[in-house]
Amino acid sequence: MARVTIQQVAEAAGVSPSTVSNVLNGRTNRMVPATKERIDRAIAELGYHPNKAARQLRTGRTQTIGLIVPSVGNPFWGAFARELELAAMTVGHNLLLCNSERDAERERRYVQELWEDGVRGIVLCSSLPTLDHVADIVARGLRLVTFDRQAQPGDPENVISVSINNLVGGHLATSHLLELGHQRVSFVSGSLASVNRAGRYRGYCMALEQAGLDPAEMPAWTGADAPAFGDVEAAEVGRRAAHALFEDPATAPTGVVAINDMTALGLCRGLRDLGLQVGTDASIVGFDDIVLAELYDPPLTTVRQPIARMAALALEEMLDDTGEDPGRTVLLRPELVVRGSTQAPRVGASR
Amino acid sequence: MARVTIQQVAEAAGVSPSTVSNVLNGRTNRMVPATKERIDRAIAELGYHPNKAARQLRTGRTQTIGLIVPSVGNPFWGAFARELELAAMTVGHNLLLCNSERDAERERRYVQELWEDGVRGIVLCSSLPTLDHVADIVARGLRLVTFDRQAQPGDPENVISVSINNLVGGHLATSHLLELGHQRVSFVSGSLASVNRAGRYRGYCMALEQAGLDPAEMPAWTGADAPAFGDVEAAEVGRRAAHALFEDPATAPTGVVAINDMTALGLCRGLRDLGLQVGTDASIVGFDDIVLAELYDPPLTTVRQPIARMAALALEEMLDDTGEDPGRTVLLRPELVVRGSTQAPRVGASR
DNA sequence: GTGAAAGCGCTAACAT
DNA sequence: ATGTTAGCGCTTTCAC
Repeated sequence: MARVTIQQVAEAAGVSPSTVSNVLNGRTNRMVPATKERIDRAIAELGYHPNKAARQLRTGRTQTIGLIVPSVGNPFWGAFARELELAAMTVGHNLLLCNSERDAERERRYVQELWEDGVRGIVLCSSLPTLDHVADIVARGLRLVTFDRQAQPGDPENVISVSINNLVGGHLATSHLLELGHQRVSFVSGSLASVNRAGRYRGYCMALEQAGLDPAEMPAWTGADAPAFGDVEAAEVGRRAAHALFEDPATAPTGVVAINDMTALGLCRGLRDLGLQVGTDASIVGFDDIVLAELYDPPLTTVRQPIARMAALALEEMLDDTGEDPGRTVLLRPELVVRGSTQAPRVGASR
Repeated sequence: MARVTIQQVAEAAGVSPSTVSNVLNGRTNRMVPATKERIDRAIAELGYHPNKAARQLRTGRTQTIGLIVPSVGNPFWGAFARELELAAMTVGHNLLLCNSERDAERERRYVQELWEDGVRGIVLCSSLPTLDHVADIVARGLRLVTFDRQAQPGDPENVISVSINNLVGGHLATSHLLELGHQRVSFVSGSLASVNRAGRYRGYCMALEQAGLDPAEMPAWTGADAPAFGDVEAAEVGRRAAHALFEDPATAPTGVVAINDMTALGLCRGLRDLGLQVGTDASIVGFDDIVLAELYDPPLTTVRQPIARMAALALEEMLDDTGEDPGRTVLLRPELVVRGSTQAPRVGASR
């Protein structure tokens, strides 16, 4: 129980604490090898481990980074959290996990608290359209990387963003359906009031326009009337959308672009409730490529986010101390993964 | 950027740091109200927040707890992490997240590191049969709660366990199949070398025996020859099992108990690869009741773990300072959720 | 009812 | 090449 201190190590090795400290911090260049060896031995024998609180108090630095996600219960965020923690571990950093539950006030409180804890930086997976709620903390020096939220006008200047190119992603998903021959499509999302969602939707509209179709005639289903859904409940959004859109065969689309895989899976489930077959009766495209997309029956066509790469990148950008390109945004290119949930529409199904 | 200290607050309020500290720590009983008010105002005006590192160095206490899961990428662990973080937040605690990837050495390193960081305690979701690798740290005073791992002979005395009753769960799943009329069943898992898995398997065997069946004739499929799978890849275990078990219709079971939902979903996928229909051609029972179980097609019959309750309990037990019942185990009762993936076997399908 | 003083364990000038 | 020293910001006896 009694923790061994640097002082005890110093005594055991017959040196001063500062020399031990030098060893601990790699300042070992002009040190007599025998001394270093004695110290190393003492450290090992006593089972000494530096006290991080003391170190942090003294240096003002930590090896801890904060991660704020909407909800780790969502497989996409779970996978991201895992990759980020893995990457952080390899460079000796810890991860403090926070679930914002898509609540601005919680998000703000977490950012504040992590900042007070002295974290090295924060990876914020925010769904919010502005960063006003954390701007003052960023101004005070917080190192912030936003994930899946391209930098916006009005954002603090030195916030780094790592994201997929949602515009391209939305376009990819939509033109895939159009190329299969779908003429009546829809875009299903919860609220569109988040940067990434808006981006995907713009990609959808752009693809329609390029095909000579009018987005106004195939608007997004945002479940505006529905209560606000949590993240894990994204699937419920999809299920409701399925009922709303497909109840009337006369107006039902033949293909749907879903805002993410959970929603897509909910859509599939809703279609099944209605006795419709995914793939043959209606095509569904997801977004993210979570593990379950491939497992589903039928396997889900989706826009893949290279999650491991993005996590590594987010960390790298956060830890980058060159001071170059403050406020930069890195957008990765998404990739369409075609599986069984999308097929050509039935003959006669499109008008 | 320049942090405001207790000293500055004291000066602003015209008192000494110790008095401010007293206010901070609620020792305000015999204090003149006017003083407290002046201090409160100073704190608010300066935007003061205590430095946690300094506080921790002084007191030796933290508000941080460690969580070690096999992988938050797995929806079950993601959901658990979320619930634990939510519960922790409500009592003012933070969560440090670690992924062991089911690796004993990593697990040990994490426990060690969290201990050195001075965490309040650790919730360990370990798959390992013994706790030998962390016993010395527990002996030095670490407050450890193991989750989903009932206390075992040889465990350190003061380790608290919170878990589902896996024996009952495995029995529940199996007798459900038997009651439907299945006579040829199987148990699909990765390695059984973990406490929870062994428990579920014993429940399976017990149910068989009670039905007059011989477990030796319907052994577990553990994919012993397969490479070790990570947690997210649990589905792959299921898929392989499907191919191995169902390739030959003459020996194929009519019902399968899967070690968890991810594996069950993989099984479903594998059956589909073989052109078999889940539910009608073969019944599958999962374990956990992750969100996707209900979304799947067909929806998965499964043994539900009351995750939110268990997370709250794990935290409560960890924070409990009455010193009563050291080394206690709390086992919650699982609940069978019957859905479409289990049906009576086809007539003639069972022999 | 409030303040003075000591020190938690560590690091980094600076001195030798 | 190593040691001395002075805190980092906070809490907590112990005086007054």
